[in-house]
Amino acid sequence: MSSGSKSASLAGLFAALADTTRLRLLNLMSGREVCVCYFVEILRQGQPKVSRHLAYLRKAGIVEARREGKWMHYRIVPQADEASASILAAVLGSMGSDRQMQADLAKLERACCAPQKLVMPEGAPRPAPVAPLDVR
Amino acid sequence: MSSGSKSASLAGLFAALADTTRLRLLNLMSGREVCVCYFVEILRQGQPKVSRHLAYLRKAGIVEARREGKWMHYRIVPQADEASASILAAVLGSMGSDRQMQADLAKLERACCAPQKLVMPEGAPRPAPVAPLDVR
DNA sequence: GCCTCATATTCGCTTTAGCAAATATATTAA
DNA sequence: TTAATATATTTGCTAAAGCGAATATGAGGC
Repeated sequence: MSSGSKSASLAGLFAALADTTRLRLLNLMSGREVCVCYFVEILRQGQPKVSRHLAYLRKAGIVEARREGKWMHYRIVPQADEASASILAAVLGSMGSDRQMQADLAKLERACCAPQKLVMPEGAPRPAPVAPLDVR
Repeated sequence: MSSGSKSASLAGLFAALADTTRLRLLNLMSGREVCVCYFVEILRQGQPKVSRHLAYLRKAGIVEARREGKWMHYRIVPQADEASASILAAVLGSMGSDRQMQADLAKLERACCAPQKLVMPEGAPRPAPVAPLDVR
């Protein structure tokens, strides 16, 4: 598919991954669907900034969003292209050994299991698991 | 080693990979050491442009150069960091299914085995194999 | 209807990447 | 030393990315 050379789309994928904020967002979405409000709270970055980076990832076809009332949930899109899929899997796997990424995930766990420790809007929807990506 | 968070270095790696010209260069260097003159001839891009992209890859720690007389040979550096290594291996593996990448490699083969088909400076050194990167 | 909350987008700005053209450096040959 | 060749770097430009601040949109509640 896409006769538009594959190398160009690979380069586009890498451009989308070439930002620490976006890598942190993807790490948090690894294996689960997450509400925007958690991103803002965990990354401690301004909401417009988080939203801009999510829009970037969405335009690159790496994540997709689902609205639930006032809340937006983001999740990683299973990649149809085999090259993209294997690279994305390698990235998500590699991030597990990064201290900051681990800390982010720990905060997300705390938000799920003891929400009073993080300042969350009341009634914020909990992150929910989605199908894990293939690791080929 | 670089206490500067690992996620930052991962983002740097992706920035280096986010360009079609650089991906083509890396594809040609996959498993072998290649002289700059081949890059220029095969990519059909200006020499300063090729040189700039090689310098970018070198600064990012992805390739290294070796001088042999007038000629410069570039090769991919085995990555010490496990995350970088697995991602780079995934990238090199994925590129095999791209038509343009295949065509580039075919041109390199021709340059090795029937140099008169490509206009090469006389005496240009042939690409030589280097240890392949781990595919984990 | 209006108000509020969660999220998205726009605006003005600064920084960076990419390009072609020109120029510089390094090595070998003469 | 001078010339020629292979490669690298600088210059001047344009386009794109990133940011904070401000503003807009969309959903629910009153």
